[in-house]
Amino acid sequence: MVKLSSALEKIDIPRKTVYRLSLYQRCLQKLLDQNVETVSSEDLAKSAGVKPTQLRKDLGHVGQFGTRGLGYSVATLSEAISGVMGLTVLQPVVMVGVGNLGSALLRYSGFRKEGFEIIAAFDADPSQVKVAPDQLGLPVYDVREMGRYVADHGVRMAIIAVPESAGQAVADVLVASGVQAILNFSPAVLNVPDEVIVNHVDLAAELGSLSFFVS
Amino acid sequence: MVKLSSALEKIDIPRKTVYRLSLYQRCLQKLLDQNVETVSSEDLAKSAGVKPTQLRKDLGHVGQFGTRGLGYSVATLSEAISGVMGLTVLQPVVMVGVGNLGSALLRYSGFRKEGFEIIAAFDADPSQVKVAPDQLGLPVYDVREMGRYVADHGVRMAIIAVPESAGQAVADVLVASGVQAILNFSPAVLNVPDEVIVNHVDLAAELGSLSFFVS
DNA sequence: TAGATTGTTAATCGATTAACAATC
DNA sequence: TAGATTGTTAATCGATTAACAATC
Repeated sequence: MVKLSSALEKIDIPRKTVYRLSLYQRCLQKLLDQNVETVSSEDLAKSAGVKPTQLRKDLGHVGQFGTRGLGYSVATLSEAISGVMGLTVLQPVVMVGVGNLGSALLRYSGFRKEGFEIIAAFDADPSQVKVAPDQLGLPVYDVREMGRYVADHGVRMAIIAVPESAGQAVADVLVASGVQAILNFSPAVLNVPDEVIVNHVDLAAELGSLSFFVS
Repeated sequence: MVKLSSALEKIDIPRKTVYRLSLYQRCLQKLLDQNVETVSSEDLAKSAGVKPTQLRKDLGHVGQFGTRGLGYSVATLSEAISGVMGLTVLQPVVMVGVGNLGSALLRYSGFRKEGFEIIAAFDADPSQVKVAPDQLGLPVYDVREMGRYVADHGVRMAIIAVPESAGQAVADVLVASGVQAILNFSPAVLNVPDEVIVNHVDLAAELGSLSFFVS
């Protein structure tokens, strides 16, 4: 019997566990493609780069999906994680900032594979965007239209790839228009209400901190 | 009196502290540009997006730089952090993979500002690279030349932006050639010796994990 | 049944925060 | 001296790991 935490009851799962769940999900997808039917916590953990005991603890936050002595059904576990993560429906996302990084991310196929569709992009100066619209495969609007667009389309997730100076203002508009989760590639520290989640990917700091460990 | 841990004695600082030190360093740089001479832990912490008490704890791992009642000298603290982080010399870095993401990162100015210089790029098929060499400002070599180049030039840091299938093989060559720290943008989980440090930026997982928090 | 592997509790480890004495 | 702010210890919190009973 599979026990699933009800979608209605507010489940709180540690942020790090949530992050790893999406790693597990990707590994399971690969196993599905290879027609593997069953996997043990040991094997799945290894392919995700974690300890088996951590994997089992993580899954414990979500429910019970395994069979003792056998392991996990790849299909069942994958569906369960997708369900909890809200990955069962294609999630619309907007991209803000279409410079170097923004346009590279627009062409990155990994997001779509994960179940996301970037439906529109915004820039402070769309006429300056160097990549042809048909190359990007979506329209680039003036950032002044962003608030309305996001509200009208019920968009709840956004990716920010603007210069530091513009980060906070962009975030303010997104939040005011209903965005609940932001992936922030700008160096700006974003101040948002508690109920809004920000994942900050600080490229310069990631590289900078590596320097400590060399030589 | 400023006390600095000797460069010879092996200091071990938690990885998260090291990461935040590079945030502080960037904030201090901005203060320097504004000719601010002194800053309190409260103000510096706020601009880095952490609690003052955490900032002071982090600095405590490195030495004593403040003046009670007054705060920190921006110049002194900045130099101290640069010293500990090894940011006083321009650090040469190689980029592996010049696709969408790789070429965007090559044009990203944030790395250079932080004290890094990307001195060469490698790709499995340099003839396929879409961006003109003079636009990138550096040569793109065949990946088969990577090992020799890295060893010859004493390169100790690398950025990996290749497809998942190539990630591990690339890492193996880098490590064998003397690379000690890797910033990995490929989805691959890299197996490297303990003395090599990997920062993994998993774009799809960052976005994927946000999905849990919406609606 | 015997072997394998989960689910979960307890123990450990590390990181964050609060509090405050030291001291400019 | 009085006010401010650091440096550091102790308390709290959360996350990881080990261990093992439950059970297929």
